[in-house]
Amino acid sequence: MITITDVANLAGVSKATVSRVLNNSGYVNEDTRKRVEQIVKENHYVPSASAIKLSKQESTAIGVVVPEIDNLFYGDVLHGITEIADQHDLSLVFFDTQNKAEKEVRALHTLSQQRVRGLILAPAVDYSLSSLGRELRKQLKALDIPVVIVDRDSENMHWDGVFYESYQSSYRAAQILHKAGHTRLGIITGDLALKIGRDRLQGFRQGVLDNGLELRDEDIFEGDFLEERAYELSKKMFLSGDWPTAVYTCNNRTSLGFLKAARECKIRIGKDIAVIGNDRIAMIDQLGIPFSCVYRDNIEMGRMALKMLLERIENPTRPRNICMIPYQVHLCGTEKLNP
Amino acid sequence: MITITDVANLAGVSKATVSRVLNNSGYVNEDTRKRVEQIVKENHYVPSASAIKLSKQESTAIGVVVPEIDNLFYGDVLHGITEIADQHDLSLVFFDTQNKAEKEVRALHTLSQQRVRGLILAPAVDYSLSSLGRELRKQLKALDIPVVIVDRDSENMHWDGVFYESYQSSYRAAQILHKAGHTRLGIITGDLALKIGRDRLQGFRQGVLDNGLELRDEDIFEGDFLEERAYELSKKMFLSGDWPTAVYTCNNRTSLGFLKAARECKIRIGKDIAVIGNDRIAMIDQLGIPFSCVYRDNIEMGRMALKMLLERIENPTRPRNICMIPYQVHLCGTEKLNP
DNA sequence: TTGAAAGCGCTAACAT
DNA sequence: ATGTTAGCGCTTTCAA
Repeated sequence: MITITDVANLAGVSKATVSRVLNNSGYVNEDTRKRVEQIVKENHYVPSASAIKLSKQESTAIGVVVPEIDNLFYGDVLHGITEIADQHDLSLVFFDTQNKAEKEVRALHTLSQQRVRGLILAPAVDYSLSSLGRELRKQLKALDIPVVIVDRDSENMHWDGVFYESYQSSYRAAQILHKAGHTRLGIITGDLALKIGRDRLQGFRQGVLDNGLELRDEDIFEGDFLEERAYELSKKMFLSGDWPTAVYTCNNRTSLGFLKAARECKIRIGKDIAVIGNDRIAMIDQLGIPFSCVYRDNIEMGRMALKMLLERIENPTRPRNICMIPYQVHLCGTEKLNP
Repeated sequence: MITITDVANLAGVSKATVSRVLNNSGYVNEDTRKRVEQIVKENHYVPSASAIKLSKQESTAIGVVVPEIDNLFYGDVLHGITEIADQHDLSLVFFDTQNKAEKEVRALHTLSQQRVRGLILAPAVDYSLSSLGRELRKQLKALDIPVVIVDRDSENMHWDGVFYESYQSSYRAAQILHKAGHTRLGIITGDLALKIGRDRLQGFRQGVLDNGLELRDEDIFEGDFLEERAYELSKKMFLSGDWPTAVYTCNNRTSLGFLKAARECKIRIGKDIAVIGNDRIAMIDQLGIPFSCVYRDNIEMGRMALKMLLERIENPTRPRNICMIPYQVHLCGTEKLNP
């Protein structure tokens, strides 16, 4: 691998001069510049990022940690992040924690070795509930770099963040169902060990109440944001023979589990039961399933996150900054919400 | 940021000793070790990856370049890669080229600066067709690091690769349709500027022929692997009033476009027309759409890719290694393939 | 306009 | 068992 010294020797100048050419800094004679550039090109010389980082004491990499990249939501977010990273010539060091706190610990540790400029993190666990969560919070604090939390908030966080209006959107979902004439509503919740899960339940519950309805205990199914459990719960619900006329599913995987169970039980969506979800489902429109939802722009979330991180890097002392991505509503024909 | 020198001073030993403790190398007195470890812990000291890389002249990072991370397929692949990376304590430097060759150029350049240990690459363009493709091939060769190509092959590639049995699976798709009693088959192709696109068309065509059928020119719709175009083509097909009894869609996005058009034209899948796709679609099972397909295990593809890369790094001179991920068949009731 | 030299944080050979 | 030293590839004063 060719180094700056090699280039300097080949060009018959000093390393310092080559460095000046490379960085467009300081004075350098036009002829010398040409010569050096020539050598660089001919030999495919590319400076080492490590050496630069070590010497300049600053990095050009950003850490990105997500809980499950094989969820389209995070794919979208990563897309958004990539767009902005590209504009600013930043490289991304990527981690997938697979929803495991221990993996998040390792990821943070590795990132700390890498001396990344900043970090975008979608936590695997709630930072205020489990002891491991609290450990993680400490570790993150110790990292002492700019951080933006995305998607999953916890209580008492002091980092910047980009979140979804979970409470509001869920509230809205209840309202929509009420407007469509439903009186008995149900919910398959997300993981209540995550703030985002609790918010959605609470928002929905409040929405139900504020519309003069009641949310019965037996119509609250406690899920975990995963398809498998949502499927089981839905199946149980259908088999019980007694269910709400409309349910609210708290995320895309939950919606999938619900739809699968409905299909297996020969329950017709939009006829026998109505459903409104949180998050769109990729192909729902193509298939004409009467699936309404409140959702967000995931790619935009990614863009926002990195922009916010860059602002924080720019100005480390500014007050905490939170961005709530507004929800949008996708109604698949109001009539369809009436069983 | 605390450095090894600080730790050494605090512990009252030399940098070398600290280094020995850190790396478990050479002799070091038990007491000294304890003391150093204590200081390290207390001060949250984490060695700089850059400095280590520079000094050891070896990197622990792998580059990953995909064309569109907001396609679940690549999300899955990345998941697989992550699994293995984790086992080997490798970190990933990630790039999304958004299917643009120019972005791929930049990605390769950045990776070259990073001195990554190896590279897993799903190319945005065919490396043997366009001039930019040929440029990229040169650039990749100049990188001179272990490379594994995933998903998209080109002619005359000499790097290791993990691919899908595109030809075979498409051949099989034709066979399945024939067995189900169809006599007039159609195809919405992928991007024929990509080898993978051509392979699928050719495999299907051969399958059609070998089963004693004919693939009419007007039943070949030239798509580009994207939903939009597939939608337009399908719509055109349906509006023409004259179409095959069964079509083969070459990837997941194409399937989506097709299904959307079918729905809009009130065409009943499995009744008015049968469809067999390449790639599964995430929620197709949940919804009970009679959508058969040939598909692959994407996560396994990711795992394989990184394993292969590690083997190549281990043994740089071994002959070129290609792994073809076998296809699997998902039949959604044979009867459903009969319109 | 250019070069010499020190230094970034760490490792590894060589002394002791 | 531990310290000294040189060097990894680059940047950046400071001189010339």
